[in-house]
Amino acid sequence: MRPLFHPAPEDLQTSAILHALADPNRAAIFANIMRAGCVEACSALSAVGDRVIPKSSLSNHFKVLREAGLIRSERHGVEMRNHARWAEVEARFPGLLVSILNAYAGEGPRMEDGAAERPPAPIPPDNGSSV
Amino acid sequence: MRPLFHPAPEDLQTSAILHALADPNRAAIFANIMRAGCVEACSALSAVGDRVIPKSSLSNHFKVLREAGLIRSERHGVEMRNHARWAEVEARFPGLLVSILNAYAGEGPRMEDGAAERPPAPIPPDNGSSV
DNA sequence: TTCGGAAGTTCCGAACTTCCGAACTATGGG
DNA sequence: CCCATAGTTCGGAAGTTCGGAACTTCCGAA
Repeated sequence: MRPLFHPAPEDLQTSAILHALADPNRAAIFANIMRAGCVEACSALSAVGDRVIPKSSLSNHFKVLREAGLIRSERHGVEMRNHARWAEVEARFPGLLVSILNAYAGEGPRMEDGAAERPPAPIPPDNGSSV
Repeated sequence: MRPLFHPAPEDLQTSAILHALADPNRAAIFANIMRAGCVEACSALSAVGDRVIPKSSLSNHFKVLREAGLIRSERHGVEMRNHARWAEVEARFPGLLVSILNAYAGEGPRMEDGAAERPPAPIPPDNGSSV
């Protein structure tokens, strides 16, 4: 399998980040990873609300998040460990992630009516997800 | 021509806003409207950098921005007057627009290498663009 | 070592979206 | 009325996304 590509912090692009987070499924996945700081296994997130996301779509969602620079994924045995690259993105685009996640959290049960059933996470954890 | 559709403030959706602004051309158009508060004529914005955007594409970009609730368009004679709906969006999603525009402005001459040739507008004008 | 299962990726066709030229529709002026 | 101007709609080509089936990789058990 091709080694995973992660953009350098200075290569982060606003348009890629917005595009990645413009999909409610991906935003929900990312919000989960932010909340947890690190999530093991893509399949841990294979449902948004009550809708099951097929493996291939999930794999693609993770790829989009990864290539936008929002998460860092590393193989750990048979599964994937995904970290939010919160600190790096925040350093380059201050306030961007917080306001986007807040916007989704504050928008009511609309986000594919599933991502708002769990408690909103307005302020992300500041655990050092950088590196 | 069909009367123009504008979503109500409570119908604004984060995903639609992010999708609208994920396109660098549209983001540049929107940044211009924000900077000016109000822009007359779509064709006033028909070039981003040195690239000319065809009329039909422009019309579509304006439609996407309008239907995301980012701008309000009204016919004024033969041309269109476009206002940023800054106050309404800000009221519902505080900080969102500012951090997105800041992200683009701070990203260097990359945004289709044209939108950064003019001075960045980190903080939007607070002229009452609501209504 | 070999088998089997679990986790992800790749492939590829169907469905959807975006782009842009050409034709069309409003609006105002002469 | 006719023309010019400013935008919109149509429609086809090109590109993107979605998801099922098949494939790869890794690990534990026999």
